[in-house]
Amino acid sequence: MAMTLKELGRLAGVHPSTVARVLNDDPQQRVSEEVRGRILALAREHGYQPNHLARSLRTKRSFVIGTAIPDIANPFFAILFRGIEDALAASRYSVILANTDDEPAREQGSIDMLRGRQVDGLLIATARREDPTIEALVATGFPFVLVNRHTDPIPPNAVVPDDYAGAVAAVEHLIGLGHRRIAHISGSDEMSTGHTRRGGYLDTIRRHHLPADPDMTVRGNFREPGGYQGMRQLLDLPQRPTAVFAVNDLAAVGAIRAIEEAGLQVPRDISIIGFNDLSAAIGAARLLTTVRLPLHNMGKAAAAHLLAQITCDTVAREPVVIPVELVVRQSTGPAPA
Amino acid sequence: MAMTLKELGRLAGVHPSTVARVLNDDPQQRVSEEVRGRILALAREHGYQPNHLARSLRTKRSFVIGTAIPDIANPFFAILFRGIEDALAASRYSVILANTDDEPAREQGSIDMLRGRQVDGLLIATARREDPTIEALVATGFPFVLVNRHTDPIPPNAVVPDDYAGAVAAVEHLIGLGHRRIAHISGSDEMSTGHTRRGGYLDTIRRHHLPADPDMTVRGNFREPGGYQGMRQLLDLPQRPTAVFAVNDLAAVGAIRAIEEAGLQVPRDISIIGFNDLSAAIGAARLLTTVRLPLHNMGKAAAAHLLAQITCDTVAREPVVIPVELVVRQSTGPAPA
DNA sequence: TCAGCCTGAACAAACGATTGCACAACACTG
DNA sequence: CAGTGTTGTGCAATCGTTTGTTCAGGCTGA
Repeated sequence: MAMTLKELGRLAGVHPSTVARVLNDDPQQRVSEEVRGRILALAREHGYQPNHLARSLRTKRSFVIGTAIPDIANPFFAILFRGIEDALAASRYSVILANTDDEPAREQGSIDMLRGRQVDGLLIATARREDPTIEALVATGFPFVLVNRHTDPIPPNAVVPDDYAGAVAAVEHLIGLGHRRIAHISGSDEMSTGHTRRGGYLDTIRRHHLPADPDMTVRGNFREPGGYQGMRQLLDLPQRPTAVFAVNDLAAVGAIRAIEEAGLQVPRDISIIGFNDLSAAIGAARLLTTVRLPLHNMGKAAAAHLLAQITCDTVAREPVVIPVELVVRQSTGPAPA
Repeated sequence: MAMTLKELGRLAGVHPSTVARVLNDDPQQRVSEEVRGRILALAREHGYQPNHLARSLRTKRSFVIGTAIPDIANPFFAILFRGIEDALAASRYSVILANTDDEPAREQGSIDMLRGRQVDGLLIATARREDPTIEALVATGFPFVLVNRHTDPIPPNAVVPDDYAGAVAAVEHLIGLGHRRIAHISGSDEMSTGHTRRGGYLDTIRRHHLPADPDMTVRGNFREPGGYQGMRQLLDLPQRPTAVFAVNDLAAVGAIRAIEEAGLQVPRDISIIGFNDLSAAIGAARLLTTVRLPLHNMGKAAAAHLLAQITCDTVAREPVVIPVELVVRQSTGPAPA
């Protein structure tokens, strides 16, 4: 059924290696025009497709990249992944995806599985700030790039958002609107995104000499219910905030739900700002003021960073930090009098 | 760096084939406990990972499935894909994904690429009712399963929603609420989902002897802007509908936006029903009455259907139709007087 | 004329794992 | 003790490509 080089050689009356040289346009060695024509015609006629497995085995390059992602059903990662796939496909790479659901054991398992499949490199979106799996991977010298989240301290092979600048911009936006009691619904401190955004929030609060009440930071989990719960806590405070910086859009949407359930209005009573700008993907975020992260581009950049490492056999010199941008919409407004 | 069978054999002082037999628990041939122990220890010590490429080349089974999907950034396909990946991973298969953006040329290209990579089968979510690419694929006898959309007439190797029953249920729900002028914002007639849902709509309208005005069906495109535009057309009609069945949730969300922009209210002035139930993924659909399609399950079922075909080397006997279920929420209500 | 040099193509050895077969050593059985 | 199994292991071919080397002929130029 499947046509092979050997079979093609038999039909053309030449040695398989000659066929290989024709089909690969081998620059070293030349083949007569006559034979070349004959082979090309036969290959076309039989719809010859080279066997990538055999080729990869021989050349030790599979042109496959492995990607570990918490959950492709999460629009954030779906868009990121789309960027990755676009960039890789343009370089004739394919990608194998593994979902880890943020469980470290599955992260380790996925990486082992992908390496067994002889991928040329790994794109990892599951890193924690302390991550034994990734430490072990570093030790092997295998090419990989961390995307979105990084281990601490940030390594050169990382492509991440400018979380700090984004958090600062978000909080300063709120301060500029006259808010003084500004709360933060954080993500997890185990992840660089959550940790760095919280750091940016705290630093900015302090720099502006605003009250840095520990109650003003509540812990969420990057997801909608976390934002909802967090906001409930904040609303229960004796003196509630007039503005909230949520670690991401999903948490912001949850917070808004809690606020509206409490009979309050956004932004009249409380201003909310998110992070990422998933307004295109999650309709509820359509009017959300947020910090836009070009997610698709971040995916492309991560893929490019990895390919550079693989094809130039060079080690990344420094991390790529993706700039972010404040997008003011309707969920933030002046502080109530 | 990478440990091989041969190297392991050298270290253990045995032939590589013996190592293979130990590591594969070869049932045919037996190995002494002593040698077995020595090999297992060495393999563990060196973290031996078999080279899947070599194995696949030899065994002609790659344990990789190829998946062609229009756009993984679309939550519909992301959830579907997650179901696929879950089912395949459980059977130790990996999956390579290709995005086609619904362009036939890329569909063909993706399938060729995936077959070149020697995938064991294909999961195709990009089928059109008339699809030369798929016709050609059928001719090769290569194992594949169509998911979500099918070619006409529906082949046995398809796993699709019960579009017809869903459409009937949606329209009958509206009729039960007293609506008589019921419109439809359709998808594309080139896709089985769009075509079948429209068919169910029309049949139900006729069966209940309601006015089957051609103006009452407008063409959308499965996406939010299509729903918006379609609804605008319907609102411009001399006699506008009191209820609309949208081909999917995204179109329904767009329709609601158009209605609200026109200063009307859902469901007081116009009832809207969608299809799929992406309420978990797209917040704007939280209160939408819709027809629930268990997307994650459909993905799992499709993967299972394909694996059955591959491992039993049997041809599918008949298509799998995934049942759907009406979910009444707040976007539908009694017909205005 | 012949050493030397192209040209075009064949040869063969990988890559790493799998697997049918061969075979030595040993243990039974009658 | 000859004949017949077992048992444990080695051997070698194979999957489909790639690629360094070899080699036969034909051509050049002194």
